[in-house]
Amino acid sequence: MTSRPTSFTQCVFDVARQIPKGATLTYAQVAERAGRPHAYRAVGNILNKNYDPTIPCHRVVRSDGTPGGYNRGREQKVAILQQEQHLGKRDVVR
DNA sequence: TAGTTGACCGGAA
DNA sequence: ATTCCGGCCAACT
Repeated sequence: MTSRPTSFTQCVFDVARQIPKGATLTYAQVAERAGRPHAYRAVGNILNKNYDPTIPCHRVVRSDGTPGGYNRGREQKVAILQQEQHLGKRDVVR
């Protein structure tokens, strides 16, 4: 396929989907896993337009630790993050 | 085809 | 501390 749906984009989604709950990766980390450690810019653009409800893209944050952006709203993103972290904590033990 | 945009990053003023 | 600039990559117009 000369014009595949950009495997990089697919990889980004795949990576995001593999992120365990409570874990937060930076755009740079996701880009690195996707095969383009320098495409952190593209990662943001891809997730921005191709947001999927099946993909926990809310686990992707900026290097500063700031949530960044979210199609649903940064509040929701932070809330989910805290919720998942909290849940993951009790899921590890207990 | 070329130019602009964007949920970024890092450094400099 | 905040604001601005340049660089990087993919998608959109």
